[in-house]
Amino acid sequence: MKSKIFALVDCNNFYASCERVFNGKLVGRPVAVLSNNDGCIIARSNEVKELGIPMGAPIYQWQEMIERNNVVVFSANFPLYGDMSHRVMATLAEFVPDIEIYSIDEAFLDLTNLHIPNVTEFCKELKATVEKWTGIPVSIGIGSSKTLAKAANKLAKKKFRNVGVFNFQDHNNPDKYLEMLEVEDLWGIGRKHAKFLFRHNINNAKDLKYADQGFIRKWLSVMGQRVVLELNGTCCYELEKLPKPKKNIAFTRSFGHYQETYEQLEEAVSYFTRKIGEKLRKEEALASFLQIFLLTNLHNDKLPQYHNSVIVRLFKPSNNSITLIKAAIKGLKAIFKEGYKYKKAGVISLGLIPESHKQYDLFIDPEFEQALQQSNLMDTLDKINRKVDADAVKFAVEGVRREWWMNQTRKSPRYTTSWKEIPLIDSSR
DNA sequence: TCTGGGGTCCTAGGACCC
DNA sequence: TCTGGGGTCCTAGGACCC
Repeated sequence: MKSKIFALVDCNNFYASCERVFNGKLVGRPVAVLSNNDGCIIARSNEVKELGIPMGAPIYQWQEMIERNNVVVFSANFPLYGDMSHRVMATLAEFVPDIEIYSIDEAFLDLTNLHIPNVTEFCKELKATVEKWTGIPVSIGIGSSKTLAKAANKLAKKKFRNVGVFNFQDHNNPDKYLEMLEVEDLWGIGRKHAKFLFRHNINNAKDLKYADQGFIRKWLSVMGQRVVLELNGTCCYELEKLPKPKKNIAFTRSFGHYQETYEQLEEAVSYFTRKIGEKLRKEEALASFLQIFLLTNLHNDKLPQYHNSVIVRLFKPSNNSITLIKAAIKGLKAIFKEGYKYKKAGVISLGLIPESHKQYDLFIDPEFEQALQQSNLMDTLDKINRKVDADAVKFAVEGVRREWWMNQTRKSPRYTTSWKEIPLIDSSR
């Protein structure tokens, strides 16, 4: 069988790069992006990485370092990042039909059937084009399995940054390069398994490639065994052009301040649930169950702790915000307890089924008329909120003051997704 | 004071059934 | 001493991903 050619395109420091596209002054300066609620650092420019600030670090622990080095810090701006992601993916799709959008900042390409004379050169050009068209720098790794493409991408970033493209297939002795990667750098090997492998003297990707498969299977399950197979060039994962239907859809948030009253939590949970409804309708799915949970601050052991969750079964699978909010409030009432400082809550929709499976019976179901009217209402709500503003029309039960809302003090404008925040060019100078 | 959010898959073990 | 055995389904928890 002919060997496959997979490429993995990964945006460099994606969120930080997005901020730079619209603010030229940031080029060459250290840039960091925070999680929701301004808690942790979730994206870092190379300059920030070089300062030794780790991924996921709570910002308050690094405040001094940040000030001393003039790190420019942003609150997360997901509408902006989502739109920039879309532009990058659209650019890739112009040149490669077989594309799998793997995450907000990564795509797998299957180049096997394109019959490109020089794959590495093609990828270098692709990289240059994406940067030119979108302003986002990317790295590309190429290999005969997805795991090898991922590993090649890691090498492109770590060892060959000046080129930004690495192709295992250019080298007669790929093991020499696998040896440069620690097992934890591999796709599918996390911290726990890396520690385990280390104890058994399997330290780098080459060691794992030649490890005993039975042993790996026993201790790391089939997932670990697949990593070994893929390192040896046996494909266990094909390109998935169409996204798989989702099994869960969640909306959870930490609060900007502790919330103690039932009313506040009801507002927050109602808001979360409306968002779930919107996501479900976009996915064209219906939820069978809703899970609602509440948490106090797990990091503060001086406060009394309480966490609980409940699953509410819906009378019928639904994506109607009104139905969902009623169910979520029922769940919240079941688990809310007075006397705690709540830090986080969330709603998760479970047991998703495709909307097309929903069966109405025109002659028997008396709820049909009402259900149809409500689904038209939801369509209208979605249209308005897409066009005007994400929260233009909402439900009264969500409240207006939003005292639970997260902290976001350093947000950049939604340059590309909000008319009010579009960049202005001063042509008078 | 301050610590993200949204997912997937696999496995072990219990419940249940015949 | 010996206490049936095998199959399926479900769930919680763990590990991983970005």
